[in-house]
Amino acid sequence: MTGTTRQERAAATRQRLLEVAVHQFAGRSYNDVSVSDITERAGVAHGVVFHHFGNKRGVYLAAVREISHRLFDLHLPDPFAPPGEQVRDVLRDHFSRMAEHGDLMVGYVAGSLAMAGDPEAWDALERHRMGMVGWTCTVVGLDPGNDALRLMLRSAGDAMDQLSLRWLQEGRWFAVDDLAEAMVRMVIGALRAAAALDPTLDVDRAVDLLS
Amino acid sequence: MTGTTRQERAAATRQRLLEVAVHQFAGRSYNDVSVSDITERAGVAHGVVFHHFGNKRGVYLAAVREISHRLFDLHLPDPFAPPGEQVRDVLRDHFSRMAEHGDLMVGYVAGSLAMAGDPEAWDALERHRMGMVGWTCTVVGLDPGNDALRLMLRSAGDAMDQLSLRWLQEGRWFAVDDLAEAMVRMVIGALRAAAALDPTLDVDRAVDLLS
Amino acid sequence: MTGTTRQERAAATRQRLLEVAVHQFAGRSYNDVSVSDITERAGVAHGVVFHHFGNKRGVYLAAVREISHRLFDLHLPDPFAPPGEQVRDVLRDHFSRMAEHGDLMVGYVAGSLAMAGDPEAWDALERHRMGMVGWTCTVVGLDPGNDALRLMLRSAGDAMDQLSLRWLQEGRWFAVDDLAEAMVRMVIGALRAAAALDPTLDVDRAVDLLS
Amino acid sequence: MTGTTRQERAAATRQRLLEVAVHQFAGRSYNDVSVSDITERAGVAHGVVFHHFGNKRGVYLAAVREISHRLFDLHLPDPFAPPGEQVRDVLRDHFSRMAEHGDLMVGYVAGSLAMAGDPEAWDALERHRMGMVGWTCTVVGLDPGNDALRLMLRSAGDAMDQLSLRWLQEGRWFAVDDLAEAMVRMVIGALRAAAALDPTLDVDRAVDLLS
DNA sequence: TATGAATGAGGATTCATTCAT
DNA sequence: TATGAATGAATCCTCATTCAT
Repeated sequence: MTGTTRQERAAATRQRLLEVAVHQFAGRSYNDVSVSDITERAGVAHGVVFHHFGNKRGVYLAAVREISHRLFDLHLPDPFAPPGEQVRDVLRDHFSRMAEHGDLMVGYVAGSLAMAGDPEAWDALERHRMGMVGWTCTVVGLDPGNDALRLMLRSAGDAMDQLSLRWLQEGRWFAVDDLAEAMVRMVIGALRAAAALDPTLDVDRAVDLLS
Repeated sequence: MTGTTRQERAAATRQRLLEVAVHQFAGRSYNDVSVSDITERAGVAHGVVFHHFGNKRGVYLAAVREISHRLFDLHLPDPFAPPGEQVRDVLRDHFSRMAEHGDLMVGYVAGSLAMAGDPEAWDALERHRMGMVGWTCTVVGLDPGNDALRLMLRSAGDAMDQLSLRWLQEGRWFAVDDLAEAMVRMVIGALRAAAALDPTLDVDRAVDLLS
Repeated sequence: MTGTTRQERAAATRQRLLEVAVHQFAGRSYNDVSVSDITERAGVAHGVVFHHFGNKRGVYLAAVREISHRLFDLHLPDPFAPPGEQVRDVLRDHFSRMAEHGDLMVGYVAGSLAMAGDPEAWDALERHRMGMVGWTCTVVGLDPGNDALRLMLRSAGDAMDQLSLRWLQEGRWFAVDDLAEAMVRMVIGALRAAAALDPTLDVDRAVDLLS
Repeated sequence: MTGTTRQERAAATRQRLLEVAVHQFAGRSYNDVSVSDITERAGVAHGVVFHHFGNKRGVYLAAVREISHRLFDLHLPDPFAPPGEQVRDVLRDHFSRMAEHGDLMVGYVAGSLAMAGDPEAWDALERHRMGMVGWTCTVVGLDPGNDALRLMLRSAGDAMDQLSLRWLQEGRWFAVDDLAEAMVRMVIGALRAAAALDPTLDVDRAVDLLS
């Protein structure tokens, strides 16, 4: 009983620390967040971070993974819907999630989340984004291994992230559906761009599916 | 003569510091670069930075302005050329400059250049990017004051920046001309996206000018 | 028990720092005492000061308050004794305390204790002195709100402080009782002086009480 | 001609520095005044101080001597006037001078002028004050070598200095003549106090001369 | 598990002083 | 004489990390 209780309490402490860390690291860069910032806000002793996460980098990585999870975990749409609808569904989900977790987006777009020069942090973030690129290729019937395609779609992803942030910061003037539709146009632009880079690439059918 | 020599040497020292600072701040964020990093690499005493720039923020701002200058000073193309050609000219110039100053791009894209929470630093960088947005609108005959248009073109600019960085990091597989052509497609995508956001916006003629 | 021990040791460390700080700041001005001066003499790490007092000003204020406490906490004499005896009692107590804590007097008289331009430090010191002025007025039946009276008695207090210091520095040639008696004469001089400044003031009865 | 001109210009520079130094050191302690504070206000190059005064301590000492001179140079009254009148004359002169050079008094009373731990600075100030003590003894027919007398009169001098400062800071409510008269009462108190310390001392005649 | 006292390296900044011109 | 660039020691402060309790 008491053993279970102790474990539960420990887990709760860890969770509380993680929650605070997520919001701290989302707003400021690695060096600008101190261990004390986290422990004080979590209402625990300074040393607890080192118990649960080993060192500062430990909380940081856990926080980045959590942020990545909350922001970018791929929403899988109905696989039997038409491709254009699936893409729109994913994009709508993205902007909806931004509206919910906008504060977490700041650090990601500002680049400060991967600022510790930390490959693991970068991985945690980038993996999700490249996953979306690959999924998009697949759903519109293009080769996810094509370099030009990946390059341009990834850049379109960056554009979407920055767009999300500006949208949030400037008062969400536009509706989520309209933003998703706008992003479809950007994706089409990216496909055409990829075709400009790689003459062997035929994107006409994919564009048709999205239009 | 002698007086000139002294001033010249002082200016040279300042320039050496600035050059080091430019490369330091381009690669790591404000807090990750120490004053000693700069002075040691420049081979001068610790205090010189404060003599020439007042404080760390001083060198930082000078470095950011210099980086902004080298990366983004708007290349003004032949105003009598057709709009599509002018845009392509500007884009080619951009990628050429990236090839030359790619190392400086890292910090900008990573967001670390404006990471001091410094409005002045942000201004130095953002002013140039928004300038390019406005110029693009004008050259294709659209209203630079339209919100949807500015939002999407600015996002396309972000896409280009990230694209530039990935292009450099992954070995410059593509030719500058092709990248410029690809970006034209992205810009077209951005125009169509803006039209999706704002139904009052007619971008058909602008798209024709770019195609 | 164990918890108590830890707290006790921490308190002991803090006390050791404070004790060193008291003697450092009593002898030299704020800027002339470095944090290292204190920590080295206390045999602790540099950071401990900041742990216990926040910053240098923190130790400084704590030290000034402690000095003020040791030097000037008003000794309250028997309120049923005759006024002249009460005053003499307080004065004797003052000189006795000087004999005990003379080293702390140096900084106070030299003015260096309130030299940080710190209103709080000044308050900690001045409050006690003005308290003694008010008490004196009351005990001899004069209005503690009279400006001329306060001005001259406060000046007499300054004279006493400087007198204390010179007495200590020149070898304590005189007995505490005699010094107290001498100061009574100075106080009488101050009362007469106040009457010279303010013709509405009648100090004859007060002088009688002190003679 | 040019030689003379150069010397004159040098002297003028030195004088300008001294003037600035006087006001800087009068208001803040040694360590709080930087060489740059002085040179910038004087509108000369940083190095000039070291030309004219050798080092910072040099300007400081020159400034203290100048301040001492302006504040305390003994005003010699009519030696044939009655003693009481001579003393009043000197006291009036003191308060008049305070009204004129009050800003210089701040540092002296605060003790910051002698704060460099500098015996020479202390001497420059103390010599004048003790001179006044000796003169007072002489003019009222007492032995300037008597320890108790010197001690108490010197303390009365301190009282006067603090009184001067408070008078200036609180708006000069009282007339110079009244202050002088008040100080005469304090001096009488000091004489009586000295007699309390030293039973061999007879101050009755001196008190009569002052009353 | 949790606490928080203690450590000490590292960083920005100030400033007296030197010296070549 | 005068300049001001350059030096580097000294200072305050922050903070990740350790560890005894």
